[in-house]
Amino acid sequence: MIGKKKSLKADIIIGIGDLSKMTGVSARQLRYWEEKGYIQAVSGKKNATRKYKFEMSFKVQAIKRYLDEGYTLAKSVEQAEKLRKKFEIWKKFLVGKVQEVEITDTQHNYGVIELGCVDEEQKKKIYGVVDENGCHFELRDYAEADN
DNA sequence: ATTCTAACA
DNA sequence: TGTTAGCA
Repeated sequence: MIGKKKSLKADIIIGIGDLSKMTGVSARQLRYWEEKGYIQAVSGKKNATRKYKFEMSFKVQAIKRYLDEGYTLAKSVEQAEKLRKKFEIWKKFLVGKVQEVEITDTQHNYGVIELGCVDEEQKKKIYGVVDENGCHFELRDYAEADN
């Protein structure tokens, strides 16, 4: 195990003041949320100044979003966690199944997403098409060397 | 200057 | 939850 660089994310560390400013959640709330176990600071020494991973700001923002929609704090945390899990599933699907994305219109961000074979025998692939009409699926024949 | 805990008009 | 006070 020499090169164990699983992630290329820089581990940015921020203080409670910065986290508060960038999320709009008060420091009082952040401390309370941590006390309740909803968020966590890195290496939680009991009496040191709190340090948070930058990624925590996304969770805080998500919780605040649901809070602003009228959910209770507990429910907001629940929803934020559910959102995170759904995103993980989306990520797995995208990384696992999307083979290529062809840009068809730079001006309007239209394109075609190659989602792979539906049937190996019939040489058909399914595509996700984004165009002026919105988006839809298409089943197309494909050549062995199409590029 | 900033963050900490604890407590409360 | 905000907002203090008194510390580090």
